[in-house]
Amino acid sequence: MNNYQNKIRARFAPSPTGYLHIGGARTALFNFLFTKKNKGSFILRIEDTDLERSLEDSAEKILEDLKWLGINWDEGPDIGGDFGPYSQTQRLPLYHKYAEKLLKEGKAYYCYCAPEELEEKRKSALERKETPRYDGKCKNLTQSQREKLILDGRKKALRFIVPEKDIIVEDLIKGKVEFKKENFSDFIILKSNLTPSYNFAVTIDDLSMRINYVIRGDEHLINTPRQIMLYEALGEALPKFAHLPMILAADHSKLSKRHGTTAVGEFREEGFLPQALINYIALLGWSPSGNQEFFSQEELIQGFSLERVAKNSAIFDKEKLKWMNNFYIKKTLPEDLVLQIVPFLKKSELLKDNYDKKWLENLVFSFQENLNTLEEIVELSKDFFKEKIMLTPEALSLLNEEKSKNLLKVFKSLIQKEIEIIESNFKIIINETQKISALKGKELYMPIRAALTGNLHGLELAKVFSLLG
RNA sequence: GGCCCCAUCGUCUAGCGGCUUAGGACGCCGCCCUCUCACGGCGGUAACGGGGAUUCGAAUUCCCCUGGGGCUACCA
Repeated sequence: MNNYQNKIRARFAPSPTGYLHIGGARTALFNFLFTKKNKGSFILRIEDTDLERSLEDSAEKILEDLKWLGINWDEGPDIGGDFGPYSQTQRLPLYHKYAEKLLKEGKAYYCYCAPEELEEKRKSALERKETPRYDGKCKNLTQSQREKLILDGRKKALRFIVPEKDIIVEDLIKGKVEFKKENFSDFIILKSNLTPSYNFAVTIDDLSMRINYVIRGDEHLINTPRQIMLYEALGEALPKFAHLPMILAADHSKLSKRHGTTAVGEFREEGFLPQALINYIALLGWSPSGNQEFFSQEELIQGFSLERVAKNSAIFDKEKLKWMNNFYIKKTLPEDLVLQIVPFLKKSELLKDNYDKKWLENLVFSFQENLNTLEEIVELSKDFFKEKIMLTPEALSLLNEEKSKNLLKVFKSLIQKEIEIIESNFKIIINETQKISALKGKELYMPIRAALTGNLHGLELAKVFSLLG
């Protein structure tokens, strides 16, 4: 086995209840960057204990999205590792082993309370404006009481006995966070269906996988004291904790489906490049020491540190993402870009299977700097796929002017002579047209543009010319 | 309700007691380039939530208020 003791080990542990969203991706990224920066191991673990909520192919999709983003792991469910298995449903015996240990040492007890009964108590506590706490009803049951409950058909769950002391979380990002003992009551570690509760499973997994840095979302800070209690009860050393600020929607609420695109897969479908997405989310909560905006993965790894992670939550701004995406699209080699764009054009049914490769390259190249997303090629270029053009009212009125008609006559006669319709020849023709018609600037170009595209706006005319062929 | 976290331009953020007339980026606006739209270049707009305290000096430290967020399960 490796010398894991002195190596940093951090993990990303998504639950397969949906697709990878932007917040999860950022958590994964920071774990990844942190481990790579420190020559440690990045571990991927699937938290699928809640069978009811786990979705069939969700875990696979998450893995796929992470790979697409270029976030690779050293150990995980698909590639294995020294501390497997890497999904919780396969680790059940392990949880039972530790649960038994706690039970034997008198640090846990069976609880026979019915869920409805507990729910009732919680409600009434809330009504009395008190913090709901388990009352310890089953803590000191006698043997005969226990037997009776079992005979009644009551199911049992295992509760952990919370120690009577305050817990201080030393968070690498938030600093010292103190929790008073009054806030805790004996909590379930093994559910009546014999699966572990979240806090228990996480703790057992993290300690058995020798995770020494737990970097996760802010929403877990509140869980941390319970996990610390478990570590201590089991006599295990604590990992370091770092809680990342959350990513919120523009209305300051938790990012969710109703806020539009939030899943990594959706961004991919809209034509965002993984480099852009990575670069953008890296800057959500983390900031470099200088003014640099664009980072390669290697630069992110080199520059990353938890000290430079912000405490406050960030709001997701798609406009800035688009700007960044545009930058990466412009940086992409044209021939590579064509490959990436073909699926978008095919999906929109503009592009048939037997397309002219040269022409398509020309098209993509012409629009490259205009694209914020790959998908935008569809809207921008659709007219070039059509036989007929639609005239906008402005274009129509311009074409009806006497000047325009004369100009176009000249232009038309010239292009009929010209053999090759390529960009460089456009200049020759336009110069010639200019000489004959004695028009220049707007008066020269606009009527031609209107006649060629039916619109007064668009691509550089020389490019339009070559694309129309 | 209780507990916890957070607070600099609309947004992402720099700032870790004097270097700050608060810096950069997106957005927005203007100018230049230009046949138009973009791209690009240049410039502009815009912020330390409020109140105390500490200090010679506070965006930076402390307290209170306010605001936002999270958690409050036999969900993860």
